[in-house]
Amino acid sequence: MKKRTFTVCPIVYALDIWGDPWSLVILRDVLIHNKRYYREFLASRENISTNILSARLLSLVEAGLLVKIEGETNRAQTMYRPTQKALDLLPVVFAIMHWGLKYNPNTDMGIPIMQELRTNEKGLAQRLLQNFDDITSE
Amino acid sequence: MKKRTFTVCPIVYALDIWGDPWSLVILRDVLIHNKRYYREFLASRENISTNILSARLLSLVEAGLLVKIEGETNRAQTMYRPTQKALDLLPVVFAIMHWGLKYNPNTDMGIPIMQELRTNEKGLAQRLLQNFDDITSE
DNA sequence: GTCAGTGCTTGCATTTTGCAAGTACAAACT
DNA sequence: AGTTTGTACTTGCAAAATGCAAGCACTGAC
Repeated sequence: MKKRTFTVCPIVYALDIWGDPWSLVILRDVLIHNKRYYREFLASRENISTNILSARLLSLVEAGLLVKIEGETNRAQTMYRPTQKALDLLPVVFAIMHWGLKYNPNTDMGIPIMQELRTNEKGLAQRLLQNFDDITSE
Repeated sequence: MKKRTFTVCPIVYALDIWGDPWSLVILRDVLIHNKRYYREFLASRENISTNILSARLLSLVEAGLLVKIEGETNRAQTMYRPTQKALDLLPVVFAIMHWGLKYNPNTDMGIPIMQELRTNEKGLAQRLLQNFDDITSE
């Protein structure tokens, strides 16, 4: 889909920003697993390749979902952190997880968050958002 | 992303099924706007091209989200209807719409459902699901 | 019998993805 | 001091997906 800067549909707007097959994986890692470094995203089970990772990180920064925080001397300190716009995707991520939990027979219920999503979604959301107190307070 | 038949992550499972830029547009039309005919999907504002539409419809049928109901004599009677698996995506679609509503300044609030999504989401869901009583009752 | 409408398929240029390799730089080791 | 290791990328290229235009087979209407 070629990007439309103007769409009257909220769904198409959303898809234009993170509707490719990789952006949500990165956002999952940021929001749920509190990842922040390039090397951490690379280490995910999904084996994203380096060129796609850097392209997606750039487009998410441009879309205002992530902020790139560069280290003073060392590139290894560069971090990617979510904006409020990304934090507001948490309900979307949760809804998708509920659906996937219902229909994916291979879901690893050993992943920490899975049980809690079902039993205590609100508490889970609160705890995850605490990782970003600096963002939400500003 | 090449399809993984085995993924332990519910989000990746979901993305493998409808994580391309078009499937959710079709599902939006089915679930929200109660569309069912090829010509109706083609008529959407997003101008999906015919080859992509038929490819997506096929993959959604294969994934068990849609059912293709062919007419007896006339192809123009062919319908695509959602399964329960697709109906269960309604919360995902709603969550995405909430997010898009918040951040897309060009959202057309004249689209019937938009107001109601904010003021009476539960009632809206119930009403939309009534379009599929035949599916949910079986 | 022609014609418009419908549900597709086909061809082909353009774009995106996937994989492997390479580069530049900082810190750690020898 | 010099080499190795780790990290954050970029580059090159083949393969796949998308976008657009055209064509095709069939049906019902005029």
